[in-house]
Amino acid sequence: MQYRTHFTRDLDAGAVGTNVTVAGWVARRRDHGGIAFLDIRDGQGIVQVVVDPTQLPHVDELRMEFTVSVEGSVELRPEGTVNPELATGEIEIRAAQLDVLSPADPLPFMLDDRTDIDERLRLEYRYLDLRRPRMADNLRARSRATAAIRRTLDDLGFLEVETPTLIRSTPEGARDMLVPSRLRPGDFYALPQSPQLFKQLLMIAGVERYFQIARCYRDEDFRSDRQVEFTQLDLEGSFWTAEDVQTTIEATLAAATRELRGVDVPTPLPRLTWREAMERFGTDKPDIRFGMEIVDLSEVFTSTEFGVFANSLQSGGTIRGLNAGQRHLSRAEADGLIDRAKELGAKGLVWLQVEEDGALRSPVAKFLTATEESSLVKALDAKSGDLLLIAADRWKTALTVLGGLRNDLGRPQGHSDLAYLWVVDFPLFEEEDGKLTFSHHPFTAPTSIDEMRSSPESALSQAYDVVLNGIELGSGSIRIHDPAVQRQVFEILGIDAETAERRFGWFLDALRYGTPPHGGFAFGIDRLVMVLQEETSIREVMPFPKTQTGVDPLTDAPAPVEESQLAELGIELRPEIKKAREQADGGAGE
RNA sequence: GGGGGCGUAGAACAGCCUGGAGUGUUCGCCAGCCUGUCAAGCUGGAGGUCGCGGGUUCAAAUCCCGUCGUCCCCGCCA
Repeated sequence: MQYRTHFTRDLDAGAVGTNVTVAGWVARRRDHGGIAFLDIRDGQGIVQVVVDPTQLPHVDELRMEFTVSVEGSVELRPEGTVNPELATGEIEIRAAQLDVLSPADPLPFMLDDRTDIDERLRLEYRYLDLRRPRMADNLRARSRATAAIRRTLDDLGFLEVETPTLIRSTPEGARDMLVPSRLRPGDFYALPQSPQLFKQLLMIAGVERYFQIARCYRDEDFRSDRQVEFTQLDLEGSFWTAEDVQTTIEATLAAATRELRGVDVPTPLPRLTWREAMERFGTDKPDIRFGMEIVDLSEVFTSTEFGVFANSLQSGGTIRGLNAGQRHLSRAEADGLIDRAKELGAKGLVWLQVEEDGALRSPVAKFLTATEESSLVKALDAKSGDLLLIAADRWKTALTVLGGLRNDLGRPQGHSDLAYLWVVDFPLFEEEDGKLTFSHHPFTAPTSIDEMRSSPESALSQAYDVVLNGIELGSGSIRIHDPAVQRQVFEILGIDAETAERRFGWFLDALRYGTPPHGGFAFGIDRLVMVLQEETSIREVMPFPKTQTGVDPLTDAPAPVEESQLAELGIELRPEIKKAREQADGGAGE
């Protein structure tokens, strides 16, 4: 016998009169006694099968998600019974033979998209969850997106190269996932946070144009857009300027967008400098689908009597505001906004409601002069019914707080519109507890080496991020190809020569053998597909994601290993861990 | 590490504020009926450790404390 001659999606009016065999799952059974209908779902779609129970009595044994193979003739549906919702809705298969290939237990949850099932349960039965139309569509979309990206890069002459995933740990940046070595007990590999240094080595190796759809690992806490393991499009080119990198990335983003959305992304994408992004949107990953831009109000309040504002200005801070638009704030909502502002790092938040007569209602209204009020209204272009928010603080804090509130209040739901942009001219270093750390990664080239030497705090880097609808897709840069400059960066970062030699000596050596100027980029495939598929979590576009605590409910990983496995690796659990685990086991009462 | 939401039948929920018998809705499951449905329909039925532990009370799904799980956020994520 033959399980299948056709996929369901290939059946239409043109197939009427032919004999076909389809195979798939019973999505629905509608049994009318004298006639029964089956919706048969395969990897591509659904087709209706009509069964005469007098000829095929075992149709009443069928339940949801049985796998079956059905042979029969394709017929046009009788007039008035066409289903326009279904791609194959014009036709149906009149069953001549019906084979049950495999039965199915009653399902833990329904496989339609009509209710939100608890995510833990979905993950425990992910193999069923992935049968749901939306998830199956997400899987296919992801595959099509990566295929489009591969085609684009292949056409541009890129080489797809795999780099190792058991590598040396570099204790910078995110926490490394570690893998103990059996052959050298006490030593550890790390899983890569990105193929960064290997792709730079490939440039030194003369590969010139490299890409990889690379699995990366960062052992930090989970979010709706963050998993410990995730996938990036990673690429690098030699003899490249920033423009070359950006053009290539734009081509891959446009290809994926066209594939999944059927729309052309206008390129080149808009570019904002980091400073402008911060000043106008209060974040380095602005969502420019809406306005509500931040305004500098320092001028308005230069001689204010209001203590909070005056203090902020005196201590070198700033006063920024935004017009949150037509919005009536209840007492509870006002408290909520203030709490949120504090969560974002503010000491407080000033709100003002523009009343119908133009007067300002606010807890601080009594501290403001008429001149200040009118300047404020003018600066924020405030109209009757508008809600105004003001933060007075250090530059970065004030902007970050307003940027966060702007997103909370104005951000469009979903991702029906797409707004890509570049953020460029990032600072090379940022200050943290009075110490300089790299704001990108330590292999990023400064815009000017002289500037880096003379005033590192304000030096710019040749790094750039690409942002989509306020989500950071990824970042790249022109790299340092001069070992002397690379050493100098380490020095500015407070990594002494000896430490740099120990950690990165092998890389500094490599730079000495004719390194081409080079640069590259990496962006998150999961995040891109999430947005293009209008999902709000990357878990929806990952086949087997983990929960927020890093657990896979399907396989119950992570899990303990045998004592003998640990012994082979020269590893012993710390006594307090061992004790806690034994107590937990005892408490389970097994 | 911190803040918040949620946890009630196989699934999704309501009930909790204001304590009084495991009460209810939709889907699924089981049995029967049914010849044009497509979330088929009709009739009947089964199914519950109200996450877990403790406390308050004559009485707890409901109030309090703790704990576990999960989701969202802050920190963290070069």
